[in-house]
Amino acid sequence: MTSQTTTPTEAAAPARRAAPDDSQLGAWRAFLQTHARLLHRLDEELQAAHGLSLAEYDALLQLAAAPDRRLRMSVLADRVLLSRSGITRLVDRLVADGMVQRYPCSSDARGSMAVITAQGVNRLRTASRTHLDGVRRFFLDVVSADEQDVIEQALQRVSDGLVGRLGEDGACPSMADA
Amino acid sequence: MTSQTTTPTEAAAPARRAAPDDSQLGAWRAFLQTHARLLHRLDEELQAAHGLSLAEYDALLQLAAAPDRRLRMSVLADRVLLSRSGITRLVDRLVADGMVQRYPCSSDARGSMAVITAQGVNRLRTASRTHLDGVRRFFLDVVSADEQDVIEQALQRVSDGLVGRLGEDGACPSMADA
DNA sequence: AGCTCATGGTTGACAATGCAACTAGATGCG
DNA sequence: CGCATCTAGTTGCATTGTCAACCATGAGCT
Repeated sequence: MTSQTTTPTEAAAPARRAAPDDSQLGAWRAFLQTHARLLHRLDEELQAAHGLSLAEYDALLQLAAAPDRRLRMSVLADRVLLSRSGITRLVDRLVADGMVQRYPCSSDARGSMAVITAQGVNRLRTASRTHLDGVRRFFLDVVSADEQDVIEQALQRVSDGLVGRLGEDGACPSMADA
Repeated sequence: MTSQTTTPTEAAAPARRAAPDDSQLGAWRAFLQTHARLLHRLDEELQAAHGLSLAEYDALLQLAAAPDRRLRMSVLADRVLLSRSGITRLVDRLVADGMVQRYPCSSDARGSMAVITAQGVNRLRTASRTHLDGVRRFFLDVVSADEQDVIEQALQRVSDGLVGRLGEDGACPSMADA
């Protein structure tokens, strides 16, 4: 198990070291499986209780947390990890449900701002009880504070490593934020 | 470490304790974000290099690992965390690509067995180099062995907690495995 | 100004997936 | 045996998301 801290020899060359052994994939498997199951469950609960998908919830959350309760479409897309077209459609749905309004952007006539409505805020608040309760029950209550620290650190490192290496894809423009 | 195996007080009543504070969600956020980014990346690489989605890869893997290199559709669905219709379609694609064959099940005329072909095994083997390499580079190399241990334990506990509580949903039948 | 090119957002075509309805075979009961 | 019911798998339809093509607008250059 603890053996590969070595990481020797090949820095740049993708000269494959031995493929990870089955026994080394425990954490990886747990990661995948847990995510799938947990997200499925949370989505289900949220959907059942409030007719909101996790993506929609997340979008509302981002908007509510943003200064002025509004965000540029592209920034929102960025935050909820959705493509531009994806966010267009998601916002379409939210608008149709009266939870968001779309404004032309004053400073850049190409852009749109998505603004969460009062109704959207309410809906979000109610939904958040369900959602956060789920997160607590299934995740926070089950993972000790120490474990959470480790998880946060380690996974954050993984995540950072990914955005750093934006090279061959360009799919995740992390550009402007304000 | 695990202080809260208790799960006390509210058996039925969702008597919410305080909603998790923003600062308590660090690990949770990292978990979500990292999963999204990493899976996106791995899928992308696998797709680019071998024209396989992660779901397809996973299915091939499950089949290859199964006794006789074959599985009942429903069992396969279970393992790759897909619905029955989802697995039907995924197998359809694999069959169309010659990586899997479908047989009627001898013991139960209703059933089908999905069997991975030699070609499928080859494809899987090649793809696995790319995939495992990605897992190694982005995850295993970045997360220390100790961290991996913690992650595996903690997340596995979360996952177990979920399947245990199959109550109100029934969406994740964890039934037969062998 | 006028051109060219990059950028923000939307739209069309399409892929993947789930749910519900359906079909065919199993299972249990009278 | 014959019927009711359950189960395995597939199919129709709706949903959600992507990519690529497409405006419209901003930005830089001449």
